[in-house]
Amino acid sequence: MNSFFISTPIFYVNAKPHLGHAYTTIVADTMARFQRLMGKSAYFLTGTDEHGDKIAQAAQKNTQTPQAYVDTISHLFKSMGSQLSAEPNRFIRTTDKDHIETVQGILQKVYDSGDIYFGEYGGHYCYGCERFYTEKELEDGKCPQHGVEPEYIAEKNYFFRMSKYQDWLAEHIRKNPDFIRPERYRNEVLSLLDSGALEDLCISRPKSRLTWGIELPFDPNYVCYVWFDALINYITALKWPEGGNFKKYWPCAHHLIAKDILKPHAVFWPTMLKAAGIEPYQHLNVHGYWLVQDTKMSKSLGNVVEPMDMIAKYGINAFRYFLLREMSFGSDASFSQQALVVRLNADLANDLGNLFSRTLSMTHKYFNGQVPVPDELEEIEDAEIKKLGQNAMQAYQEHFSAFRPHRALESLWELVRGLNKYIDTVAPWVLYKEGKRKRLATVMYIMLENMRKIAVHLWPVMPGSAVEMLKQIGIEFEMKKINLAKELDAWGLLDTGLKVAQSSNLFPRVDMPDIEENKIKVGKGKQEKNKKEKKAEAAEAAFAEFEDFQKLELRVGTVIQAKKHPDADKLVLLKVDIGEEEPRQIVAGLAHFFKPKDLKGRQVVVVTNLKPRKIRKEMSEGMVLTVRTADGMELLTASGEVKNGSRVS
RNA sequence: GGCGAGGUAGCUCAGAUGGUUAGAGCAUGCGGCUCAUAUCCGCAGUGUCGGGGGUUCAAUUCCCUCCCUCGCUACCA
Repeated sequence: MNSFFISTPIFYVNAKPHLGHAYTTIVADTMARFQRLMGKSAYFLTGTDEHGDKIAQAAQKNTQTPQAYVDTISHLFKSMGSQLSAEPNRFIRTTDKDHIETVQGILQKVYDSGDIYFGEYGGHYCYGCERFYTEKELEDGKCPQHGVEPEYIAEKNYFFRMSKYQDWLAEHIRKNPDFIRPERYRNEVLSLLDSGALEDLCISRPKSRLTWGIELPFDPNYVCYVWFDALINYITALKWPEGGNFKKYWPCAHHLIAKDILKPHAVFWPTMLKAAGIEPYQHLNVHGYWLVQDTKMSKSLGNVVEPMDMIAKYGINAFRYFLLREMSFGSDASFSQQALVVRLNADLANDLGNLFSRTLSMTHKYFNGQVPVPDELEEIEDAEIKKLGQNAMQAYQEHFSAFRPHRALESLWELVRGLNKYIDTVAPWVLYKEGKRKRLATVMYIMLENMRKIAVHLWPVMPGSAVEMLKQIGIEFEMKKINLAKELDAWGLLDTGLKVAQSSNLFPRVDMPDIEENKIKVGKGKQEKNKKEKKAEAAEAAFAEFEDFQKLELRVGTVIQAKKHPDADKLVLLKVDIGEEEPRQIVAGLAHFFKPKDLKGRQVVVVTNLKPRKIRKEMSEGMVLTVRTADGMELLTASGEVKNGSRVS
């Protein structure tokens, strides 16, 4: 397979770019560059996702038209890319004409094949927000934006028959162990599928509610749901169905995402492709979050890391290196300027930068600044360093191919350190004093040739630094001339006689940011305190105030009807008379312990002012108090018969 | 409640299909070199490999159980 397609998600333009976007973009760019150096043709796609409710709202808030609003934010993302030295083949926008056409093409195709149907959809709809909320999104049963209780409304919509592909997808994931990686995310998706909970996907929004979207080709009264629209960007860019790039790149596609959008990419997207008669992508690569002081970045905590500030302060090359080296791909990692400075000083300045500095300096001292002509590599340490280099480069390439950039860099640094050790072992300054010129020439050539190898390997990670490194050993970077795969066995690609730089200061050391350090120290102290405080608070919270207790309304009632929940084996449906005109319906998880007929007629204690809630499609207007025992369950009741509705106090 | 991931040196992490002294980097201490960005190299460590139990000649690695963290999820309410 000689083609490689890599995508970032298209970023949702409801907020400006942050560190997470920067990381994803850098990983994707690095992978594309790496594959190109491996001799493949690579296509790197990124862009912005611009439709949907949230965008329309954000625009309104800004008193802008949606188009003007998305133009502004999209531009921020695009310019972030160039500041990150990311060079995508295309920056796609879901408002691009060809994308709209492609989405409509897919919709029509799936519609024609019968996998889109018209049905009814009910949900909690907030008129203020003009959108549906899931129960989870609601706060105290109210819209988090407006604090208003949403109305339960039902409306007609189009649905994608996603559930139909549940088994196919599960099987596909099982058959292809690295379809989703790292493995933990694969497991997550499998458990989701195995739970059998995959429902059909509502893919339309009526224009009466939302117009900011792509119109359905088969019904002008509706626009397309934003995810269904967005995911298709990956094939729009390749000119599905007939484009040459689609044929060239499609089956070998890698998607790169952060863990928060696993479900759309691991479930919606493959099933959409399947329904449209398109082969699934090859890999979904999932990375974690950047944390700051062990918590998620958020504006309210004021711990948001601005990527542009970091670039201004430390340079894009060090920034890219740090992000790729520090985060164990797939896991969360924590970002701090301390950690960045440690990496910058230790790995880049001391190990790598100093390696260049000392070698170039010696080349000047001993050989007038020219790459000397080597003799045979006859000494044992020559063979050792060569072998070390081969192993390091091979591991580097393998790790990169498997999306483990942190491991790749770790491996390459074995060569960097190995070379520093090699110098100390062979001590060119001694050879010089002893007048062993031939040996000295060989040693210096070994150093310079290995430094060339390191530089070309680092180009995907630090393009600017790599070009500079090569320049310092007299080479102009030309991508066509480099093939990493061939570097493993090749030796002597560095021309002799090249003029090298007199000195080198690739990565100047940086002082540990004092203020920041103190802040972090204070922060850490605070955090520890916070933990203690939290514990104390928790202990305190264990005491409920009397007012808290008073908030609960506990009443005694009699079960006048009990039956099993028709659609759940753990639940029973009760009608309980608590002295009100109508008995309350209560759903309770009692089925494993009580038969309905045993419940009928019993007096129970009920929490009567709990917020009513739907459980398994049945309304529950209270909670029956019970006691779990070792092998069963007992109902709470009064010690003698009391009038229904009596309050417990 | 269920499922999954994780709990390994002060810190960040690697690793072992069970087997001689459990690893790397950073930080710490000591020594060496002088070509170099006060850099580099060597040596030294420290770890009951989350707790308890079991299988085994042998477990940190397998099994059981418990605790903690994180994620997903539910017929918790």
